[in-house]
Amino acid sequence: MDLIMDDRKRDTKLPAILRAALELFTEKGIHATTTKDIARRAGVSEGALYRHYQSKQELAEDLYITHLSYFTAQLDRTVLPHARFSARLEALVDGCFRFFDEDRTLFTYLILSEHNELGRTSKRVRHLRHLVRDILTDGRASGDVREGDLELFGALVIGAIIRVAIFRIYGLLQGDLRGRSKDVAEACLRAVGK
Amino acid sequence: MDLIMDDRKRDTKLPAILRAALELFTEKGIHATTTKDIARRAGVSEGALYRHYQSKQELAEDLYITHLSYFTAQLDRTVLPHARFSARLEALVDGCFRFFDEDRTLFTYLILSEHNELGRTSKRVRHLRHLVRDILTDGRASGDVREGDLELFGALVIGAIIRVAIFRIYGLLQGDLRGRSKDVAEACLRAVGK
Amino acid sequence: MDLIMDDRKRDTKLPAILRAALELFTEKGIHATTTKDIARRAGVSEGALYRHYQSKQELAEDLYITHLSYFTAQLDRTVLPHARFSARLEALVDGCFRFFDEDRTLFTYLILSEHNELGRTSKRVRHLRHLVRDILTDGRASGDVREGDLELFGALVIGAIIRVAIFRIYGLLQGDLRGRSKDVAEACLRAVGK
Amino acid sequence: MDLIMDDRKRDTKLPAILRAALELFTEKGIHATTTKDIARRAGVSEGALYRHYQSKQELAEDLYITHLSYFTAQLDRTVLPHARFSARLEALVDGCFRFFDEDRTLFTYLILSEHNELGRTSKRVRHLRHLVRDILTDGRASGDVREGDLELFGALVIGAIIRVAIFRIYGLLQGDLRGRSKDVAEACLRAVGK
DNA sequence: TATGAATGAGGCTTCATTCAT
DNA sequence: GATGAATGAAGCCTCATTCAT
Repeated sequence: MDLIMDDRKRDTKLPAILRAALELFTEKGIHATTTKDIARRAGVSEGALYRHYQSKQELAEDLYITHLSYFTAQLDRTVLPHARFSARLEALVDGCFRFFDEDRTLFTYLILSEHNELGRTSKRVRHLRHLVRDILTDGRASGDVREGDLELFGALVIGAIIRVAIFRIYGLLQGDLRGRSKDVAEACLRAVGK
Repeated sequence: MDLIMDDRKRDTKLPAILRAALELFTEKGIHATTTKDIARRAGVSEGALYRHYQSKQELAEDLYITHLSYFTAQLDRTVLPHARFSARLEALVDGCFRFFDEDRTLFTYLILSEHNELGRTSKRVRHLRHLVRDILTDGRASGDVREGDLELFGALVIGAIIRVAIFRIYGLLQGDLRGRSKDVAEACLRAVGK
Repeated sequence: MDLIMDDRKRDTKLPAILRAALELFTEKGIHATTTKDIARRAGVSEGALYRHYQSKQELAEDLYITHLSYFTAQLDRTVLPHARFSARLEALVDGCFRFFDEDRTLFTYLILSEHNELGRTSKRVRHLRHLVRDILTDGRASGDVREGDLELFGALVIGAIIRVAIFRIYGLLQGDLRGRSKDVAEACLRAVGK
Repeated sequence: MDLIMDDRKRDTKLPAILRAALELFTEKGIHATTTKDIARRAGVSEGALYRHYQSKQELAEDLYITHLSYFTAQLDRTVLPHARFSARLEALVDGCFRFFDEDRTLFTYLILSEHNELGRTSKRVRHLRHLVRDILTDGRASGDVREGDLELFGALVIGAIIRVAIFRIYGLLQGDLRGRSKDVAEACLRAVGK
């Protein structure tokens, strides 16, 4: 997947910088990634980073906020049109897994990393978690979700998605994740559905 | 929970160092924690760290390996004596949640942190994941686990445990986790059981 | 003498760093010289050293290898064209003493310091010792060197040159050394010649 | 050769400390040798060093002054009784070389190291150089030394002795040096004698 | 005497950031 | 926009020395 870049993309080395930064932040964490690392991988001078961002931190946060917003918006559009709870659940899992298959690095940065390293700002973006909560709330209203703490159910669903992705990264699972969407969605349905 | 210390603990500032390091590594990550941070919180000089460990990295790895080994051994002893699959599942979840309630920081360091920052060595320790795999394998043999990829089921179970703990840390869930052991274990049973 | 610098010298603080390092290494030894010492004398920040060299050790080795190579090459060109043994001996001594008079610090670093502190690499450079051996071997062939162990004779010749320079540094001898070239060369000739 | 220790030697670990320190100072230089190095090689705790010396520096200086005094006194007693210049020269060279053969490490520490690292105090001890000067002055008086700067001649003689020893250490010469005393003394005689 | 944990200063090196070109 | 040398702060680690035992 191409990283988002509004229109200032032209001529610039920004794309290379963004991709390099994303990869490194994902591989080693933000703190452990140096500006020199980024510059080298992007094939740019160190100074060049500061043409686009005021600091490494800003780069990391912008990368997070911009793409997470984009991803969740897209996921909302994919999932919410479905009427039935089970269909939504499957669309959710499938949306995540397809994204993972397409750009594992970006998915890891946005969803798998816990990001204690990112500032407060980054916590104000709509997250996977919010969509799941919406789905479950609707599901409860429609009688598709069994009795029990909805927040806990949310943890189970998100835990399933995330841990499956992590297992894929560790090589404990193989192949594209999208092939597993149905299985995972079904397991979630068993866990929280009536 | 007291951090483990063989017998060399006497009169030494090692316990203070270990606890300070654990807290900081958990709060900010290994890389973002400075030796000065550790020293200050432990109330010792920076040099004191190096009487006990050769490097910050070694301290982090030793902390991980020693305590994870201890935890998994204890968990094995708690879980495996149970004969039935469902009982094992509940003992597993309960063991994790009790540990979380008792020493959230240590649980976070050992289980919740993904630890890309730890060296290869640290990957050779028996982990939660291995116990879960054993339980599922036995459960399949005894006919208690339904058809489907066992590794995937493992991801679901571990995902549930871990994500519930993370939700607790984020404040999305409240109170002691041990009160939720039954619910979580039941959800897992629904997801993977017959 | 200007320290050698290929062409990257421009606008850089490298020359100042090299001269400061050379002086300090010579005065106090490599180990006893701190990077802060070098930076202060060169009028730069400590970090600046690391733009040009990866470590203090590398700086010391590069300084040694580059300039020793240059000096011995020059000495070869000065000495070897002479046909007669006695003329070569005098050219050798004179070449060394002129170098000493011109840049005592550099001569001291290259020739007088024993440099247990330099790594193996630095031992692979052609040294004064090799030129002396060549001169003596030719002298033996031409019948100008008397019977006796050539290697031992080499030690005598080099010992004379080096110890005279050291006496000059200690103030036991005064004035330019070049005025003593003839006397020293003659003494060497008496010692090893027929 | 046993290191000197007055009478406080008894029971103590001082001998081990002195030998370890001497070896290390000679191998790596005083500055590069750490108190931990010394303690480890001596098989002693670090604190133990301070039972005998107030500082590392004092240990290094004491080692130097005590043994150099002892050595030069002994050399005086060996050399000066000889009446003739040539005999004195040979006794000098032979005394040095025998010492070298017996305890190369100590000889290196006392005579071969330039010791920029030792304080002023250490420069007040009678040194090889002074004995050589005495021999040459007498030789001039007795008409055995030819015309020329006596200090320069001193440099040549000392240069010969020292450089031969250094060549032996570097492996450029082999075997015991005492077998070379006559050759070296003769070369010196040729260089400075009538 | 001896031990070895602890200290405080300082050493080498790295880093995010700036700035002259 | 881009470069890369330079900076100042900080990071990790080592060292000589002290001190309680």
